[in-house]
Amino acid sequence: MNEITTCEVFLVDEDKVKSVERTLSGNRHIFELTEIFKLLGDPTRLKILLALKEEELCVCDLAVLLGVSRSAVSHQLRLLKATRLVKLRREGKIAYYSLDDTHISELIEVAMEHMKH
Amino acid sequence: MNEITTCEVFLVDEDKVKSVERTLSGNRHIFELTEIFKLLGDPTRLKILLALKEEELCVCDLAVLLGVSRSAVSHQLRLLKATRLVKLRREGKIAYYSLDDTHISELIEVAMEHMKH
DNA sequence: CATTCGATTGAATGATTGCTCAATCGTTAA
DNA sequence: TTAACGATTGAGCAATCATTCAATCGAATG
Repeated sequence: MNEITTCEVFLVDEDKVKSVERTLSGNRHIFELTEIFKLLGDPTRLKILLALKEEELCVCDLAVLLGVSRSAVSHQLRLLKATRLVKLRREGKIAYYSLDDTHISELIEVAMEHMKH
Repeated sequence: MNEITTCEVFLVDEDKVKSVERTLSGNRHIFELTEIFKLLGDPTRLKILLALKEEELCVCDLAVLLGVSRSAVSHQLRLLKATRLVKLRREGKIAYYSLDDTHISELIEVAMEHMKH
């Protein structure tokens, strides 16, 4: 039977909790997943990713496009590069950025589609 | 021709920027999307959603499950409820929470699947 | 009615975050 | 070698955030 006791120490429904606990602990990807979602959860970064989904662009173009400073863009690109969402191609002084992760592109697309309803 | 001039005022590649600008501005959902991603971008909230994906649970069970205080869970549930990701069913003193958005569930699943590679 | 208990709420706090500013790096051109 | 310029970096700052603590609410129970 499921004990209905004090919440401080025991559980309201032990069976349900045990069951969910198993599936939760089986998921070693939770933390990585939140890191990805966190990156997508900022307008500047999401716009950068959406832009790079269309075209390979340099820092300067991205800055103009988003209406923020080049420094701000560079800082965010550093984060995106660190998690391999974005890659870099240097041509002289100019650094051209592009998407380095097709999954992210699809993920954004799925989310976009879902959010329309 | 695409003018290559000073980045301060002009653009490196005007055509590309104009093109991307159109697709970006056509996307009125960017801000809403970042709000969703922001919610998914926290371990506590993501675990709550994953747990509720399995079972309807009360605040107390969730708190035990995640190893955080009931207050912390309640605060996060308030955010999730405000954006209609989660819904509430009251039974006496106990508040049972469950997912209120099938899209989110699918989205997390897609992300999970993708992140495994 | 008073007590109990799960849930909620608001204030406070410490941590994180996104940006700006200024300095610097690295490459190209004079 | 210098100057110019796109990009990067680190410090600093204001804003946001997640959590805790304490107080309170509301339903059930004695």
